[in-house]
Amino acid sequence: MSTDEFPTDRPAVVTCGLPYANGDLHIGHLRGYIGADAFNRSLETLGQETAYVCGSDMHGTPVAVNAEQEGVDPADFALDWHRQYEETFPKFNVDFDNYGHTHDETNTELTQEIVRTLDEAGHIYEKEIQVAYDPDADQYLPDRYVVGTCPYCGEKARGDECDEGCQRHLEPGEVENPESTITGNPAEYRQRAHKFFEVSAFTDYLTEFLDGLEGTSNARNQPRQWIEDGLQDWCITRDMDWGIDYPNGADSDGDDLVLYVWVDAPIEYIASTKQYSERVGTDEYDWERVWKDDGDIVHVIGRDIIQHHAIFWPAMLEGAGYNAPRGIAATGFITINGKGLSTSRNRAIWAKEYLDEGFHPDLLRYYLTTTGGLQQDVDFSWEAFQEKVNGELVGTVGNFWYRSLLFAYRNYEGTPEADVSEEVHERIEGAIGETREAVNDYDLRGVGHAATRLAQFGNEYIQGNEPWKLTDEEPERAAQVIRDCVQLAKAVGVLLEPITPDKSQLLWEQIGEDGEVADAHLEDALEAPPRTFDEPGELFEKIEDERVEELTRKLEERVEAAADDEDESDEGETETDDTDADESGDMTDTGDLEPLLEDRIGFEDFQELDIRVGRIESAEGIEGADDLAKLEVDIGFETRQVVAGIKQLHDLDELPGTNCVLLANMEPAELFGVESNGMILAAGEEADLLTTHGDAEIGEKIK
RNA sequence: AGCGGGAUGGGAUAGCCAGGAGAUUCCGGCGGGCUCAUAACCCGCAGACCGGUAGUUCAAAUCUACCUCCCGCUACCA
Repeated sequence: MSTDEFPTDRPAVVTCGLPYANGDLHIGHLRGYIGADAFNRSLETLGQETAYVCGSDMHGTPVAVNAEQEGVDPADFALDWHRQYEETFPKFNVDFDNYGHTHDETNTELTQEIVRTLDEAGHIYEKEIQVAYDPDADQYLPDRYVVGTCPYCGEKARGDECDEGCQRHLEPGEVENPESTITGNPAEYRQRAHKFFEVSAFTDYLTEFLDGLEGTSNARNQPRQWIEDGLQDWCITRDMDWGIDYPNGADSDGDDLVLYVWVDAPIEYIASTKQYSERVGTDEYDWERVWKDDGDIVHVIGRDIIQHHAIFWPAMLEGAGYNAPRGIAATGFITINGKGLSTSRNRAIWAKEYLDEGFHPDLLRYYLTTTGGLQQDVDFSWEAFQEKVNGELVGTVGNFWYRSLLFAYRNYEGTPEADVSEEVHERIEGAIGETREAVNDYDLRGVGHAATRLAQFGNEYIQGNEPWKLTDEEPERAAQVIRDCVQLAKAVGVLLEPITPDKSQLLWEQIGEDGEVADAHLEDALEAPPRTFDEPGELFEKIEDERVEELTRKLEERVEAAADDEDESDEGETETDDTDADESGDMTDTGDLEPLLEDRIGFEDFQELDIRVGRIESAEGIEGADDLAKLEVDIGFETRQVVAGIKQLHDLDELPGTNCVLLANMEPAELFGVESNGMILAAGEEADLLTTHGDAEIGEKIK
């Protein structure tokens, strides 16, 4: 890793996060792939030797589970998606030098080799852990093969994360009351030896690594917290068939342990590079130099997988003797009309949908790369899309291209014979400099802006010089001005190519250039265009208002339809989740109330709640906690210590002596290191404390 | 609560990392020009005490400290 500026004299590789092979691509995915593609093209334009590689992520339990539900082989299931992705990317001008998948031979071999190396270097050890096991199906239950209760919040949780409750990541063996998703039977926990990668041993290395890391600041800063909290070693094996086998050798107890999906997934970056290298020859591009020696490695990822790329991955690379990434650009998320993108609610713009609407890919590329920086969350709405396209691409860039070339064609049948003026030459050089700087700052928006502003200058220039008035009186002067404009048009084309490759190519052809604008370098923006060219056409088309209204309406209807399908979606937030509950209610009062639960329970269920009258004996705040208070509550038989979230809402000094209502047979829990043995009942956000108003005795049961 | 990311003219955004004449670009508003061009393009005007407070400095949107509010992740919503 080195930090001299792009272009360097070393080969580079750009990657983007692997698409997971179990669903349709949407605009959120595209942002990453287009961003990485535009960055890679930018590097090429700078003259950097580089490759852009990626592949489909095929393994893991979600694929296995979904495949099983459909009754197909996981490999076939994943391959279907893989092929679909492979077909989709070119349609957005996302031009991978190689696109593989994690289940192919290259990745399998390389993954096993790397794991073996880590093992031999002593970075992997074996540890016995509790793993859920289904006795009927006679198999272990990794990750999403098991559901149960979250040990932290008590909500229903999946084996690998508490998806409905506290969102916590769960390590194997943590879920309580495990149930098998295969048979629905209760699962049992069994002791089981698994492999662990000692991430913790790389703490110092990673700290230093992050200091030198380029890219977006979130990729550099967020991991520091995890390091400070202390890195946990990482369980890298799973009990299942679908995946890459743990390489035998070190220890073979004949088990079918498979590597955790997050081990082989990033290795696909290397494997895919290797495939590219093997295809074009190592003279052309040497993957080993890139990955093992001194190449410049840049990862473009979503900000949700920073941990894997800034902690686990560099630790693996270092441990296995590979080169460290130079930069990690972690992109923000996409929101739709200001709200979070949600595939289940169908609030998304799908890749296929965008294309079916007949929009040119370059428009979306331009929107996604120049609206906000790489790191920022970007909102998408059809209105904003229209504004950007009509204002910048049609009005500024397209119009300048067309008016310049058309004028040149009509009066000179091409580029007039004159030299480019000093002023224009310098202006183009300035834009080239801005572009180079933007690329080195991982600033795609800056790349786009340098080009757009040059087109803007072009419009000012042609307007200010009014060549249409000069053709008769001062023909030489007119030729001079148009010569400048054609040069500017060409320069804008070259500079904008990373973002609008197809449109730039068309421009390139319109001015009579041969070959590919993609092969042009920044300096070519100053090279004279061919003497003659044909009549130009308009390269960007306006999006009409009616079109936008229609698209917006379609989107809204879709979201509503999805909301109706899902009988109930839990979190309401500020949304108008108007299913049926609030039809009657006016916004004044019922608006904020939680909806009534539909499910009724029997008297027996109620009787299981042992609710008692208690009297608060003492109350004190818990150190470091904002809301929690430690209470001693007398419930007749005994005095209970209870933790309650009421510290800020009550004057603690006044609580002692107050009667309260306590759920006595609540499971004990530890909160903030303090044991809580019961639950005080209170209403709402304000924690309005429930109490008695008659002469109920302490300890009396409430029924 | 911790950690990240934000708070800049009506809306959306840049600048801050490498502090220096009261600040970018786009949309919108108002007025004008032009007609080569996709009713496009060009020019001008109105409009911001750069979230708050206190510091550092000759000088701060830009650095420091504290605070408020928003977003995300993580969490103590027992």
